[in-house]
Amino acid sequence: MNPEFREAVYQIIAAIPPGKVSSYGAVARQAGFPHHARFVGRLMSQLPEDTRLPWHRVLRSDRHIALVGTPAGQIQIQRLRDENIPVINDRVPKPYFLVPQ
DNA sequence: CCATTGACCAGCT
DNA sequence: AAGCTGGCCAATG
Repeated sequence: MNPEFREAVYQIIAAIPPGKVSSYGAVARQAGFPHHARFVGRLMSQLPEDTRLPWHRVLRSDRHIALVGTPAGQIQIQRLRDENIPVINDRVPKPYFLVPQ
């Protein structure tokens, strides 16, 4: 991937405040690379386990958490709840989104 | 080079 | 609300 894209994405995600969430598409758009939502996901899948990036605050545009039913998905739910973001049926309620979807 | 594969998305039914 | 469809586009084999 283009390093510019990668850096921009990291920057945007790092800027999502605790208690709020965003989506892959929104992150891609804000990074200046529309149509690249899938690559935001690709980058997430390649993050080291000890990354400091709040990747758990990035959801799908339909408000579902990523990777439902996988270990990473469970971790994501746990981390969201740890910062008082409710997860109901693998979803986060609309008001918690930083940017309107 | 062609086909398949995604931590995806918007529009339609 | 939930499922389908077509679009997206770099990486992978």
